[in-house]
Amino acid sequence: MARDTSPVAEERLRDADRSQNTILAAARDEFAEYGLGGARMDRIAERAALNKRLIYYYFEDKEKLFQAVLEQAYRDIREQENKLHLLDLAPPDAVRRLVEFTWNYYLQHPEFMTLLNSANLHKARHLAGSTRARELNSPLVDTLAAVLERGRREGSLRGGVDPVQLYVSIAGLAYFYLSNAHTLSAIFGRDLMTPKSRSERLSHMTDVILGYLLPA
Amino acid sequence: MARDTSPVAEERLRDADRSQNTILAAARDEFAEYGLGGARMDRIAERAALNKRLIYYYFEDKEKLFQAVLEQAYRDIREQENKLHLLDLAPPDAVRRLVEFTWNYYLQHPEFMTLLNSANLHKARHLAGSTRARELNSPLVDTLAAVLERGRREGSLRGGVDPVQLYVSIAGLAYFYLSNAHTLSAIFGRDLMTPKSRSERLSHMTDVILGYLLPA
Amino acid sequence: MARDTSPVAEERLRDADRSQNTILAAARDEFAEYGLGGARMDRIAERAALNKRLIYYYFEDKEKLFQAVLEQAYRDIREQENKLHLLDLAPPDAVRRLVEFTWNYYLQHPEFMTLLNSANLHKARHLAGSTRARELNSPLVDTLAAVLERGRREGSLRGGVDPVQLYVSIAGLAYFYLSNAHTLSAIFGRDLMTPKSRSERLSHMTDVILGYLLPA
Amino acid sequence: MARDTSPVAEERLRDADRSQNTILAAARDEFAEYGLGGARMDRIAERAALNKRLIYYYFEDKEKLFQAVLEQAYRDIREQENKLHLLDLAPPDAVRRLVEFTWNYYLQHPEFMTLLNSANLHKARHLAGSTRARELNSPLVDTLAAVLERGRREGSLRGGVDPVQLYVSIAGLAYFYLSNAHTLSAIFGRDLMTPKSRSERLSHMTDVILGYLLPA
DNA sequence: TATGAATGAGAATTCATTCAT
DNA sequence: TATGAATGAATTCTCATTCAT
Repeated sequence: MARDTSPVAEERLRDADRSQNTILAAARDEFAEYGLGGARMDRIAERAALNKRLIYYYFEDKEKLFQAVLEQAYRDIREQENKLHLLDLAPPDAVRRLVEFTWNYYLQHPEFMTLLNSANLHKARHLAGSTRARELNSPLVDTLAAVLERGRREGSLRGGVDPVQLYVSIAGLAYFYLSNAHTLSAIFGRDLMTPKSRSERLSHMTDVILGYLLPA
Repeated sequence: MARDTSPVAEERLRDADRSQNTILAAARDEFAEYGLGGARMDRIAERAALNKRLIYYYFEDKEKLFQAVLEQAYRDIREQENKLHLLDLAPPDAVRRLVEFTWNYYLQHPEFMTLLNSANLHKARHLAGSTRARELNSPLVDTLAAVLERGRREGSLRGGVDPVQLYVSIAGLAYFYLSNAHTLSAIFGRDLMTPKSRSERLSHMTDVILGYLLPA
Repeated sequence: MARDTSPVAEERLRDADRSQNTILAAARDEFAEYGLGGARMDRIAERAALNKRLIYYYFEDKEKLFQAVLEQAYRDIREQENKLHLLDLAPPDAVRRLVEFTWNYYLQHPEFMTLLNSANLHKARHLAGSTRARELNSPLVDTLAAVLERGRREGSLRGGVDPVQLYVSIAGLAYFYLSNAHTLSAIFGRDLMTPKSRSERLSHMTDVILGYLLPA
Repeated sequence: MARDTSPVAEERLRDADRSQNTILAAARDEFAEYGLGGARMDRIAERAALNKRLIYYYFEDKEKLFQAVLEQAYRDIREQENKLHLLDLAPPDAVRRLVEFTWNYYLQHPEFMTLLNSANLHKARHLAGSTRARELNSPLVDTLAAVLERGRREGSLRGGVDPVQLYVSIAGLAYFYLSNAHTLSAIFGRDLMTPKSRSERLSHMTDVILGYLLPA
């Protein structure tokens, strides 16, 4: 049957889309707050102010909904990364911008970390089923590779650095601190989430990465 | 009731201890595999080959059992850390040893990362109720502080480094890679857990930390 | 509204008829496969490649749809029975033809048996509501009565046989074997649906009925 | 762990057994009344006056419960069949007794027919998983074979009769009438379940089978 | 100390049916 | 006539927890 594109049909389509997006956002918040296991379909429906049945209508089951949320999360971060234009900057500045971006993204999107945790608890099988996940990442690693190569040629950055390793390291420096802020605050007996603490962490991270990358 | 110290009673006590430890180990494995939300009391009893009711007898409920597991995990890692004797080494070597230890500990105790994730998902309230958690950490940070201070004095390490930040950074470099190995492998399209990959990661981590710490 | 008989309206009517028949056929298959309780309105719509709402438009609800399917099934078998022309044959041949027809009809219309089962599970209330059901049967029983009477008079068939009982017996001999073929095959450890088995069954059935009916 | 056989433990075991049997009986009635698809776990628990959870504790899920009910039904009928002692009778009398027994058993155990219908609707997969089903049947068919053989030798019964076919025929004559009594009563416009009707049916069945089997 | 039986509160999922257009 | 979106009421099944001994 041909897709009806009359104005009326379009509005219905838009409603359908809107509903799906509402569900997706509600699910993202719920999964972020409680993890995959702790999330409740009832609460997601409530958050979305939509009938629970509709979730199943659009997303089949909890697992598939989680996968959809995860894919959306990746799409979101990739979209932001694509706005960085790292190649417009001098290599050391590009790295600094990437560190800052990573830190700020995690800070503003704590749900991303929780989703990642849940996904890994389940051995990333939600990505395995998703063909899009891989494509979504490569751009930044490629860009980073170009930045590193240019820095090496110019002498502004040390050579022999694997962009994947570097990317993982930058992420790890931010992620561990933020993801485990509660535990670490308890253990070290100091609140790691005060503005001052957070600013210090960003400085430290930048120091570590650039301390490593800048030539002696 | 006065504590009975007859041989028979003692043996019974030893049985009790053994049961508790069996439960704790079973629970640790279960929580590690499924997270706090996904863990099943039934399965824990099955893993322990003990009656479910006994778990409640010793640990009251699932939350308290998780807390007990968490505390045990901290005790275990602290015990290992205490064997490091970082002060016997030259500061750069002490740092290198700490990096290696951290990496290997996470590698051999993947359950530690999962437990940490669960704890943080629940905002570390399992630590808040535990008086022992804080004490359990300080030793290493204090030791690291001493190492850094000595390195600064000797000129073998840069000055102005916060030992807490450094500790968190070392942990983060290992943790993010290992905890998210599944997702990252999927995203980058390469298996990050082959022996070669793992060895490269440890080299990279050491390079980053020492590249940052060694004076220019 | 007066019945519109313009060509356009007629075509629409034919469409409507076609849709109803499509739904009826889809529903028959679904009910046959899963029974009344197990049938799914969704699947019926899918089988019919028509919108689910349309089913309700034409048939009101699931129960009424089932009743419609049942009535159609009776109409179908009666239509076939009416082609038998049993009165054109010698009484023993007429009986033999009826046995063969019954066997073949059930064999070719297994859905008829499942529908009958469902109907009886629900105490035939779907027939109670149907005024047409009774009329639909009588012809054959009347014919059979005539055949028996003529056979008795001619001496070719034993007398004193109730045509209803005979009709039920012929049906029962075929029905039980075919309807329970799965269970019986499992129980007796031999496949009752091979061509050979089926042919043997028809012979046996004929032997039983004619062995009973033919005068000593 | 060794099975505790102290009186106390035995009582507990007996309680467990009693609960299972109560559930089984409740489930049998429910499945008989509504079929597998229409049966409700809630209602079964209510009928058994036991907690719904307990059904799952003992029988895992609805399907397995149905299978257990089915096996029990077979055990029950086989137990009765074993009391027939057909070999103590003259062959024609043995056959007559079998016809009467079959008729009366179905009459008194209408649930057996409904269970059989459900099982066949699901293509007997509940039997496929049951190793015991086949064994449970053979005795009677073997006995019937012996009866037929003796009758042939004595000249009291015709030869060349397959005992499986005969067994199926006897069952079919009773089953179709009783299982479809509602529909048939509606169709023929006469109540087939009055005492008189039932008695006539048994006579007819016996006439058919013996009319077929007795030598000319 | 140890255990099998039992339970109530929920949780995911299903289903027939209706709405709005 | 036809349809995609939406819903409320079940329904199966799960889970931490308690009982009784």
